[in-house]
Amino acid sequence: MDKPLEALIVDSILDAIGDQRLRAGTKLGEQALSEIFGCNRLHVRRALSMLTGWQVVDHLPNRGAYVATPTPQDAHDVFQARRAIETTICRNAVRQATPQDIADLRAHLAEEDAARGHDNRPVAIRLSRGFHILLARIGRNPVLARYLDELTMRSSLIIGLYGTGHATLCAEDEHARITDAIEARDEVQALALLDQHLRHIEAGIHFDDAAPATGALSVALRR
Amino acid sequence: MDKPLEALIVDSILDAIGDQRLRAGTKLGEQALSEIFGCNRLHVRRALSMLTGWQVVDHLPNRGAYVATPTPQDAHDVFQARRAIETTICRNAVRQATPQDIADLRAHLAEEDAARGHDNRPVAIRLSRGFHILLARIGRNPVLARYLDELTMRSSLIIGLYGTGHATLCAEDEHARITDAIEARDEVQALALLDQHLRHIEAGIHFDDAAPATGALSVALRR
DNA sequence: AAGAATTGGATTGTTAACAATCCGTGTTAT
DNA sequence: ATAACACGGATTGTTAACAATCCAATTCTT
Repeated sequence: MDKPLEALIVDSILDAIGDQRLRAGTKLGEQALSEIFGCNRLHVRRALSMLTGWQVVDHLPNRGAYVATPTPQDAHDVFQARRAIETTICRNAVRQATPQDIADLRAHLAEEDAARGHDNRPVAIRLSRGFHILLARIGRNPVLARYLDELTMRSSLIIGLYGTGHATLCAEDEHARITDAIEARDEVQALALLDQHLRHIEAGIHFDDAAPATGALSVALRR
Repeated sequence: MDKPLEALIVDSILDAIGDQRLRAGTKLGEQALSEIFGCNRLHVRRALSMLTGWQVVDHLPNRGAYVATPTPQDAHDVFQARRAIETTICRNAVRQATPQDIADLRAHLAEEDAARGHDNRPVAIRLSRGFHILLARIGRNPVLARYLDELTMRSSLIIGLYGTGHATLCAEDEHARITDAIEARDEVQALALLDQHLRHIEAGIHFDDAAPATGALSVALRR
């Protein structure tokens, strides 16, 4: 149990980014993190290095690490990459989904529904992203799944920065209709709905108002 | 000029992998590398950490770093990911290629031709990979280009491991025909040729004979 | 002689102290 | 009063020594 120390830091920060608790631009001080996680500063340093590999942390020499601030160009590239990758993932899912996979998707949709019903926005955000991750797992291509992990993280940063109000969540009925198409093995329909869905998300961002970073690190990383 | 120290190590090893000078499974000892690059062991350590982020180095705790050895499953996933990503890259290229871009592609094809003419296999391997990288640059999506960098690296490892004889190089006329289609702005044709091309490469690997790692580290990293 | 334990050397992992850089504050000069 | 400058505290980067682990060769036992 001595290995996953820095992996825990990485996962914790990734979760916080994916859930939009950590916003673009917040400073990730080494000392602060080592106190939060009760560990050596070198472990923090390695974790931050891994996170820069994920493209979600920028490392400015002698000035520290900051949660990455995607540019409008980044946003466009990320969403185009998502369409490219999730299309293939979805095709895999249509062809390979087992009854258990479909059941998992239905259960996930129910959770999403419940979170919305309770107006639980933080959980709704997490589950909204989780649908795409679950789809990737069903697609059974770890390489693509890994890239999608990274791209959804960056999407969270983008939406947190440029997203406007109601557009910060995936429309749930779109998730449901994609699930229907997968269950019906309707590949063309599933791919079309997914592409449409991703374009809807992208349409919900506007580069005029970029909300600045704020908030305390320690509370953003509380679980 | 103090920054790119570990970046130099990373690039040097990546180049060696991309050129198939470094084969899957070779050990990357920290001391050996720090002597080769004349630097601190910690810099080597960080470089190796970045390379594991690229999925081209496996890090076994307390046992050191090794050039990754892709499994047959990895091979399938990597090539499927390449088809997904390069399709979008190629579509971008068809739509956005400038006359200068076309000229660059033609110049590259000429280089490839020359290398084959001189039976210069190492250079031919590098250029063969370079065509795909050049295409990605023309596609003007750095996110996808970054992923393709990684995937072509892993492809080099796969082909070095499982590739059979003549199949270890891209067929050059396929590169030329793809270039023709791009110049003619024939999107359908370009995408079809590229997909075909990638399937040809994948068809050239056979999992029966996996050549083991061998050779001295220092000579593989000579530039 | 074959296999299991052991020891030595080499390699990796960690720690703590030290050096360099940056940022904000306060001072001084124009 | 404003702007340039200088200082002090804080943060990041580096170094070197130390501890832990692993691997291979040797020795010991049956």
